[in-house]
Amino acid sequence: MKKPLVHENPRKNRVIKELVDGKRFATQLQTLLQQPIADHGPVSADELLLKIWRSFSEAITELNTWGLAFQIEEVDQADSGDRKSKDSTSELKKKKDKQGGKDRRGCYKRRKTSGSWMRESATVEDGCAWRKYGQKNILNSKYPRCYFRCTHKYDQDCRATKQVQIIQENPIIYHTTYFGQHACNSLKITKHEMMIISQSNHNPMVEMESPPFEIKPKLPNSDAIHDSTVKEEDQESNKVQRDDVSNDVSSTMDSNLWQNFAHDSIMADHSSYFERIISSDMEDFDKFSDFHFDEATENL
DNA sequence: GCGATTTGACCCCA
DNA sequence: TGGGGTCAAATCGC
Repeated sequence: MKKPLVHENPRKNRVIKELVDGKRFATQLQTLLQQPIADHGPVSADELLLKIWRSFSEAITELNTWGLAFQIEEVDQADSGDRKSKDSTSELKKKKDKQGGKDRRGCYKRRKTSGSWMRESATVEDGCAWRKYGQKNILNSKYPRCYFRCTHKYDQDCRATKQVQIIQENPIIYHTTYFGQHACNSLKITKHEMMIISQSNHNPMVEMESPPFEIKPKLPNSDAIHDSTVKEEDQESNKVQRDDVSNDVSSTMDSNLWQNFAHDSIMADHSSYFERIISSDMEDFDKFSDFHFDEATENL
């Protein structure tokens, strides 16, 4: 089977470019670190690290989007047969409702871990508008897992979802797993905010931020126990944050989360954080097993 | 009234 | 077979 030329796919070119850039920045960083600090030029190690982060995250995001496109294509093909599938759009939802009275709840294809990426931080806030659609107690886990989908799932056919679970208390750490790529415009972050993020010295692992939702253990009469005052305050404060972010629509970050990753990682543990994300995303490379980087980079 | 959250039901798949 | 992901009716809050 004839291998397609690299130049035929702009998305592939973009991935290659980001990876090549990342490699170049990593080489620069290596050179920089081998020199005495006094000999360091105008570019700092932190800046280079941020650039490396950006390049790899952009590449990962691109691959995720790409992988999702493959998945959608596969599902579409499956739908042409008698395979059951979920419908995301309201149009299809209405169509589904007309098909007999049988309850279709729980009728879905279990997602694969590939195409996902993880984040561990003291905050669950990521600038996106999420809507909680479920919560489950997980076996051998002290805390329940919360399920979120993008608020714009139906109006903009955005398939991004995330799962949030507390993995540690004191300090509280949320483990967030993201699935799919935002197809909506829910994330708005300004360049100014980016500068603040990248230049910030405060540690998010120390700064405790109230979540925009409440992870509560499933207890009998939990409604009676529930402190609504606290929740409302949390919701209000988070509403303000979201409003602040969404007020400026001049700069839309479509391929987004790298800022959060870079921010958290620089403030926390660089290498382990990178490994965590890469370990989940490397599975995507299986889809591109026929991809030859040496051959591709020669064509750049 | 509308959007968000809660929670039991449902079913896929490891 | 049962854990886990999603749906959707009921409920809540503004």
